[in-house]
Amino acid sequence: MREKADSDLVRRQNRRIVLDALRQHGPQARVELGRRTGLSPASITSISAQLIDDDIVRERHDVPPEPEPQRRGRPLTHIDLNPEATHVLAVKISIDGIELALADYRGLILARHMETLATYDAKPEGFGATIAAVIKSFLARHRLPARRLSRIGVAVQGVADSQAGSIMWSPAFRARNIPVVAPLQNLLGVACSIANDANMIAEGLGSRTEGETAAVVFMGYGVGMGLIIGGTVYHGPTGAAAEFGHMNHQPQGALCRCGRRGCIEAYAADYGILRSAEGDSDRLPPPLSGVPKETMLALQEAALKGDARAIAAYRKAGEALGFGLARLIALLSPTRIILAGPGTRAVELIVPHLRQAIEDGVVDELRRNVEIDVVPIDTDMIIKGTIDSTLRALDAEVFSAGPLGKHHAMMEKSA
Amino acid sequence: MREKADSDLVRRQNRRIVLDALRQHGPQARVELGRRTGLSPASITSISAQLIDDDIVRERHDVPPEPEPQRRGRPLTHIDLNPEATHVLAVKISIDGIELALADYRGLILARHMETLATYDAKPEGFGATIAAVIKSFLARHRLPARRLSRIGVAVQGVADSQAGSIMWSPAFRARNIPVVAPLQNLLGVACSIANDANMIAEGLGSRTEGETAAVVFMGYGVGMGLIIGGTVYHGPTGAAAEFGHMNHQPQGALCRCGRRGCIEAYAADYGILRSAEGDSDRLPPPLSGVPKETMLALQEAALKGDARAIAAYRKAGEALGFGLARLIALLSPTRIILAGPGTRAVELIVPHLRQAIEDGVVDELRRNVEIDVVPIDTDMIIKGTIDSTLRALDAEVFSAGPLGKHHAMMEKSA
DNA sequence: TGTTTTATTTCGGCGTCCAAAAAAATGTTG
DNA sequence: CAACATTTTTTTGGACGCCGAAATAAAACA
Repeated sequence: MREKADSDLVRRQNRRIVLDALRQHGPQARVELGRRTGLSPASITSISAQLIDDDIVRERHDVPPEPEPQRRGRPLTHIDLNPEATHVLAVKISIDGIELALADYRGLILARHMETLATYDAKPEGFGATIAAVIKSFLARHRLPARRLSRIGVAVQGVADSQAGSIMWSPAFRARNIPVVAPLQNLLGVACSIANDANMIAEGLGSRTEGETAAVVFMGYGVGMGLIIGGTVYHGPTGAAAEFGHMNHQPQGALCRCGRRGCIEAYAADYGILRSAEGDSDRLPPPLSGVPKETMLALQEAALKGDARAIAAYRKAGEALGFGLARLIALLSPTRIILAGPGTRAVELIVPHLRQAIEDGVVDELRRNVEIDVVPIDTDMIIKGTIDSTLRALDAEVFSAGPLGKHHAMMEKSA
Repeated sequence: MREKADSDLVRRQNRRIVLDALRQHGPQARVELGRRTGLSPASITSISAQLIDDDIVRERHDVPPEPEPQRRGRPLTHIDLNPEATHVLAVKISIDGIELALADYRGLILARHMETLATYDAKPEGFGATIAAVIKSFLARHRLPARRLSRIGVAVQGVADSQAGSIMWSPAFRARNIPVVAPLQNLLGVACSIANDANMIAEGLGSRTEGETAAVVFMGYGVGMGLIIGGTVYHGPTGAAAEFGHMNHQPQGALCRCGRRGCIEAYAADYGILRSAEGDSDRLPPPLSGVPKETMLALQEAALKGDARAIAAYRKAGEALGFGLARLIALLSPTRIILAGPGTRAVELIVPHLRQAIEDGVVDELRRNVEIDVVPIDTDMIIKGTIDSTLRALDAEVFSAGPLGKHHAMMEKSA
C-alpha cells in the first residue's frame, strides 16, 4: 500500500524536489527553482530558508555574470548545495585492486587513492577489515574524521547482494558470500551500501534517463549490465539483478568464469574473445586475472589486418551480445541500449554482428524503437556513478527529512 | 522530476489509499480503515464523508454478523464501494472471437457475452467499428446507456501498443497496426485502453504481489507473459513489453507464427508442440487457427502412454520455456514465476525439463530465490484482470481527484 | 437505570501551501 | 539625482487537510 500523505510527506517531498533541482542544474536563483519545481515563490523562500538553516544549502554571491550583462530589477541571489554539508566515499573493488574516491556534498571529488590488493585468495571473514584499514589510512592521510563522512558506497565487479550487504560472487575472489557492509559499518561507524559496478554506471547516467527504460552494457574484463526501468536503476529484489553477462546464450556452450556453460560473457568478455581467437577449446578454463590491455589491442589490430580467427572471435562476441540483447528487448522493450567500457574499443568489429543478431532475434515492431549508442570509454564512470547514487540516497533519506527529523528543531522552537 | 506536493496531492493520495483498502478488503468499518491505512479516525471520518457525498462509497447496514457474536460498545458501521458508482466493460479479443463482460464498480460481473468473429481477414479500418457495434447491441440488450460506462478495457492476444491504442501484431489478424482505442472512443464516447492479454492476467493478481517482482507465463494457443516489476505490471514504454513468447530461444530455430525463427512460442505453444510431436519439419508454417483442445488432450495421453515423439515434443517445450526463464532470471531475478493457462494441463510432462533447463542456465545464487508456481487453469483470468485493472485506473485517475476535480464543488461552496 | 465500552464525530491547533501585497535592490529617465 | 520602472525576494493572511483530544453515539452489562 502506498504511503499515507500528511504535511510531513509534503515537506519531505518538496525539500527533495528542491535538492534534486539544485543537484541537477547547479547554483540557481530562487525564481528559477520556482519555475523548475512548480512551487510558488513563497514556498521556495520558505523551503530554502530551512535548508540554509540546516546547513545543507547556502547562498552564493560569486556566480559568474550572466550572458546578458545586466538586466533591470533586483538582482538574482543564487543558492547552491553546501559542499561542506557532508562527505561521501566511493569504493570500487575489482580484479585489479581497490579504488577510493572522497567527494563533497556537491559530488566534487576531493581525493582519490588506488591500491592493488591480492583479493583472489582473501578470506571472507577478514576482507571487510582489510578494506576498513585501507579506508582508515586514506581518511587519516586527508585529515578527515570518519564522522564527517555520512555514507560509503561500494561498487563491486560481480554479483552483489545489496540486501545482505555482501559480495555473492565475483571473479576477483575465490570465496563466495563475502560480507562487506556489516564490517565497514561496525569498524568505521558509517552507513554503507554495496552494489554491482555496472549498476553504478547506470546510476551515473542518472538524470539523463528521465522515465526511460534503458540498458547499459559494460564490456571489458567481463560483461555487466545496468538496467534502468522507468527512469530508476533496477536492482532487483536482493540487489543482484541485470546479470546480463551470465545470461545464457547457448545451452551447453562455452565455459564461463562463473563455472557454468554458455554465458554471454564466455563469448564476449576479453578472455572469451581471446580464447576463441587463439583457437583454444571453449572448454578451456578462463584465466584468473584480467587480460592485459596490450593483448586486446594486438588482437584488435590482427582482426583489422584480416586475421580470420580474430575476426571470427569478434563476430561470435557480437552474436552473443546481440542475441542476448534481442532477448532483453523482447522482455523489456527498452528505448535505448548503451554500450560502454574498454571492450567498445573494438566497436566496429563487434557492432555489425550485434545489430544483425538483434535483427534476427526480435520482431520488427519491437526492435524499431530501440536506439543503440556507444559511449566513449571512461573508466571513471563507475566511481562517478557510485558517488552520484550515494548522494541521491542521502538527499532522499536524510536531508529531505528536515527539522522534524533532527531533534534540534525543538531547541529552536523553544528559543 | 517527482510531482510537487501540496494539499491537493495529500487529498488525492489519501482518498486513493482509502479506496484501495476498500477494494482489496471489502466492506469494513471506519476504525478498521484507520488501522489499515494509518490515517487517524478523524481523517477517515472526513474522507469517507466526502466519498459518500460523491456517491463513490456508501454505508452498509446489512453486513453479516461477526464471528464473535456481539461485542460491547457502539457497533461498527461498515462502508463499502458503491456498486452503482459507475460501470466498466472488459473486452477480450482472441483467435476464437470476442468476449464482453460488464462489471459494476465493485468489480462484480453483471453480464457477459461471447461471439465468434471472423477476425483474420478483418480490414484494419473497419475493425474498430465492428467491435463498437457488438458493444452497442450488448449494452442495448442490457438497457445500459453508454454514459453509465466510464471505461472500456480491451485485452488482446498478441502485441498491443497501448500508447497508440492499437493492435501491433496479433495471430488473430493478418493485418498489422489495427486501431482500436480511437474508434471505440469516437463511436461510443467512452474512455478506452488496450493491453496484452497476459498482462491482464498479471493485473488480476494485483494485490497478491505487493512490491514483488514476478512473471506470469501464459501457455496455450500461444505463449504470453505478464511481468510484475516492483509490485506493478510492467507495460514498457509503448505498452508492448514482456513478449516472452517471441523471445528468441534458438538462433535460426523453428518457424514461429510471427514469421521469425527460433521464438520460444515455436517450441512451446500448442502448435509448436504438436508440430514437433507429429514429426513435421520445424519450418512447417503454423496453422492460422488454434489447435482444438481435443487434439492437445490426445497428444498428452499419447505422451503419458509412452509415445517417444510426443514425450520429446514436451521435453523441447520445457527446454525452450526453461532457458527463456533462465535468461529472464539472470536479467530480473524475480521472486516468483507463475505458470498459467491451458498449456499447464501437461504440467508433469513439461515442468521437469523446464526446471532442468533453469538449473543449467542460471548461476545458483540467482536461481535459489525463485519459486515456481502452477496455477489452476482459469480462462476467466484475462477478463477478471481486465476489469480489475480498469477499475484501479479509474480509482487512481478519477475518483481520487474528488470535489476540486469536479466543478460541482463550487456550487456547494456558494450554496 | 446507570456504567462501561467501543465507534464515530466535532473542535481547535498545526504545518504547508499559495496568492497578493510589501519590501528590496537595482536600472532608467527626465 | 530623485522619481519611476522592473525584477526578485519576503511577508502576510487565508485555505486545506491532517491530527489529538474531547464530545457524542450506540450498544452491552450490571
